[in-house]
Amino acid sequence: MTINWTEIETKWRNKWQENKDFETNPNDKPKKFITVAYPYPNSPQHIGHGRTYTLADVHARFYRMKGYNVLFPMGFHYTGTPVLGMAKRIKDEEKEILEGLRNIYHVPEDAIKTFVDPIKIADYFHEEIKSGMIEMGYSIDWRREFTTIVPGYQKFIEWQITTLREKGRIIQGSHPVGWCPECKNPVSQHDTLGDVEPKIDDKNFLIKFKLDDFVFPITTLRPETIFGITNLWVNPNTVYKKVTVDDETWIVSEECAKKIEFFEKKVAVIGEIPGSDVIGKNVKNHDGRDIPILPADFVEPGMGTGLVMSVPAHAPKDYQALMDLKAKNHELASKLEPIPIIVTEGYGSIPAKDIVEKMGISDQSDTKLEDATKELYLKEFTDGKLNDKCGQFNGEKVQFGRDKIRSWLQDNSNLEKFPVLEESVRCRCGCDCVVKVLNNQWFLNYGDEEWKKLARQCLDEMNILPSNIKTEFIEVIDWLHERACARQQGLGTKLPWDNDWIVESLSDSVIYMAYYTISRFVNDGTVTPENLTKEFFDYVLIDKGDVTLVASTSNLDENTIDMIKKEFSYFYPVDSRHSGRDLVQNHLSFFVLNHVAIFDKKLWPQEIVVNGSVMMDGAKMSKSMGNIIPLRKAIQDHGADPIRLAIISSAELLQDADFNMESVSGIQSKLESLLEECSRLRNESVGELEPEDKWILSKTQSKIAQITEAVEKMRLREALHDILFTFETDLNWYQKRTQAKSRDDISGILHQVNSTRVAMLSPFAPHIAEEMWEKLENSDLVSKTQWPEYSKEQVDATAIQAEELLKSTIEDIANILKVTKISPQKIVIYVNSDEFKSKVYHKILSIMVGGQNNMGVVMKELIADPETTDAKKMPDFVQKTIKDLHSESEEIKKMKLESSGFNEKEFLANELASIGKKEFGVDITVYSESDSEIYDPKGKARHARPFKPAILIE
RNA sequence: GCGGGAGUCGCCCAGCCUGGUCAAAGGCGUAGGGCUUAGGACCCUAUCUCUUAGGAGUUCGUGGGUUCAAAUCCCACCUCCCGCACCA
Repeated sequence: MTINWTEIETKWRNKWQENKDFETNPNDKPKKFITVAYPYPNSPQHIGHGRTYTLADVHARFYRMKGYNVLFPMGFHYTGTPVLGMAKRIKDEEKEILEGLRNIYHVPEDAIKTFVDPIKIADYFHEEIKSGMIEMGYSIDWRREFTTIVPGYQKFIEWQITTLREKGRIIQGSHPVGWCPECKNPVSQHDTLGDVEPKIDDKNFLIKFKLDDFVFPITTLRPETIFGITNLWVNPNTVYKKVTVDDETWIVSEECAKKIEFFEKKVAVIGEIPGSDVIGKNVKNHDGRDIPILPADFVEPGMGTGLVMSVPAHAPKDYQALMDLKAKNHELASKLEPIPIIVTEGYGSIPAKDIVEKMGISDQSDTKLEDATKELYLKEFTDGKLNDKCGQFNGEKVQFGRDKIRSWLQDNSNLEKFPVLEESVRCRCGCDCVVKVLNNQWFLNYGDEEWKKLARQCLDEMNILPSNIKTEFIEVIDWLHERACARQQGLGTKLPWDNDWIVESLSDSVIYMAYYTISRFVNDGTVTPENLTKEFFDYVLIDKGDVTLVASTSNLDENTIDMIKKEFSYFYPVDSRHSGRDLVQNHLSFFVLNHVAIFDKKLWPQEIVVNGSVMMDGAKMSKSMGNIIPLRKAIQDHGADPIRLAIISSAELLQDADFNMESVSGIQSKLESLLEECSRLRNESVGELEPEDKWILSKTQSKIAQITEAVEKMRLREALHDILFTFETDLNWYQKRTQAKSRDDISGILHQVNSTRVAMLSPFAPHIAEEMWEKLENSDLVSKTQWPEYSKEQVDATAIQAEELLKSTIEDIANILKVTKISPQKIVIYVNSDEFKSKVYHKILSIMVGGQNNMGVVMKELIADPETTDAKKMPDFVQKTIKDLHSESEEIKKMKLESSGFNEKEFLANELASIGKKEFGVDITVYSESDSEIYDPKGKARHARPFKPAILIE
């Protein structure tokens, strides 16, 4: 049967929509509030995006069937900068992006024309993504939809950020960013030529030396070397600038003067001074020592401040420059000697000298100096120790002492940050980027210990799936520090108290789930954005103030306000938050932090579910690889349900899923044959149950238990696998058994089993499950039936172990045939009938179910019991029995223990003949070991053990 | 550097949390058979080594340890992947 997926899926989607099945209002039932990170609409969604939503939808559908009132809403995150960049590039008619839109995303030309407006881009992909979600059958309550730039949402964000500020969670400070001096804007990866990320080295510092009223600042990565400084180097051929910086006057190169303009300082160039003019003068060190200024050609004005400090004992370049001057009998230089401050194994007292001599360097123009510098720096960093010249830092390892010296200098205001770009970056406009220090930046103070403590407490009490990612969350919380929560461009909400700033896009998406309980009323006109005052949110969300006051400030009547408050209280807290693994470090952690900052403990989130990403045929999906499959295209080609199942079955939760089309077609044919089977089965009445009937019904029960547990823990791959395939294994055996007995009365049983199966399939493949349900002639919709409930009463322990005995006996026969390669004429089975053996067997069983497996201990316990004390005469039997039982599951062992009255001979005599004839083509005779008319020419019968009959094949 | 994760029988990949059900699921590949005019698709069987009685041996990155028992727990090592922020 070939399925027309589109037809079937449309049919059922329409039905759900007509019934308003997924529109959720508060009622008497227990609720589940399940949310997923809303999408950023700057491209259509592909299969990878589909994963998180699909998993969450299965979760939602499952709980709905379990009897919960499930709220599963969706919004769209317009906030941020990427669409801005896109719009600009489209305006500039950049070929690459236009071709991408046309050829990969198939956006119509009419739409592309409007894309010079960033909001039009978001609107277009918003609709595109939403259509895809509907086509995937996601059970979303669309009445609550919003985008993050609608007035109501902005009111909510204003309240959120104000509340955080009131609670002291927001602080102000400065922060370096990559900056384009031409566009006067921060640059992110999207804004640079070649999409390089502007990386800022924030560990670069500047040390100040003083000469009268002038400051000679010098940048260095090795602040510890100030203890070994002998002189400064200045390029005699460079003209330096005199620059006022706040209340100091600095001498720096012209290039440096330009850089510091972008720092958070008042900067003005007030004059210049040739390098040659300062040579020979002395500057003051941090400890007041005189440091002479000497000339050096290697000093590059573009590097740092254009001034260099000289540490000849540890810097090969400095050493060589000093030697060169000494060779020319430079007067000042001749008085200077290197000051060693670091002791490193393998080097003498002046390491720079050693390495210069070792490498055969002759003067400062030698290119080998670069290598010498690198080698020595690394060696001293990893192995070096500071010596007694370093005062209080004597004996410290360089790698630890450096940070201490840095903060010591900073405390004494001899040190300032001098952030630089790690690699030079160019803006899309072609201009070279610089580092700009943004002053008065607003930060969320995630570094605060008190706050972290609350977050840890929340994590601790939360259910995190899969549980092993919890450690990662804890690490992230430990590591987080202040994070900028505002930026100067992009779509979003303005900071209420500082309109120059827009709330940054990760910070306006942390507690918005609360807004889903309000957006419904905004969307249907019950309230307007103007009604959403601070007092309103205070009262509804954090139970602050009273309704009369709120009514007066918000212009709403008290009933409406309390209705909304009730709705919020009913649905909050969030019961499950689904998201991709890439959001653990930011969104999900912020989600936790912001909730604990704003809400009472009883409203803290209950669960986080994290899933891995999706690979395409083993490779990462990317536009440049051209292996992106838009979700809607995939639905068109293969049907939504097969895509859903392929996504789920390709990997367990946290693993990266490898998606491929073969698995989709495999699933398609599986579903096709299941549908076909469902069309055939009739709900006929079931007569007297045969052993195999009891068995398959019992097995169905244990499947229910297994699958339910797996879904609850979001091990959906496992659950789906059980529903689709493991069930099949059991059904195959059942089929074999009933065929061997030529039965034609099994349709009712199969109908029962497959109805259970289809019900459990329904959250995974909702459309086709409805179709199957209909074909099975069951009433109502499968999505509205109860999830199958495990019932212990319906498990027949005897039936299960009987069937296991049958299987293992057949397996044994097959095994013997395989090894001996004989073609059987006659098969004889001898069943144990020795009561003492049975007694010992059960005793051993009970000992082993108690957890004991040791032969010695088992034997001791047997002997201790007067009933079984003779077991010591047959250690061989005991040992073999233990071994038999070892290879049985705990479940089976328990069942065997429960049903001790099972008659092996009777069962095998009745059941083995038919299936045995079918399998081996010969008649099988069953004897009891003690039968008087036994046929036992080879004396096999005495080898029979309980559940392990002896076998004779001729 | 800091942090997270992975290494399984030709390949992909499950099992590890909760030790015994593990020579280890499933898929691919390979071999044989069925079906077919043939091929494809599909179905069945086999697929670590040895074995003419249901058995034995050696395997889960490497080396140790704990235990009656280790793919699974602990320690060390080797190799590989990923994230490190103002960006959604």
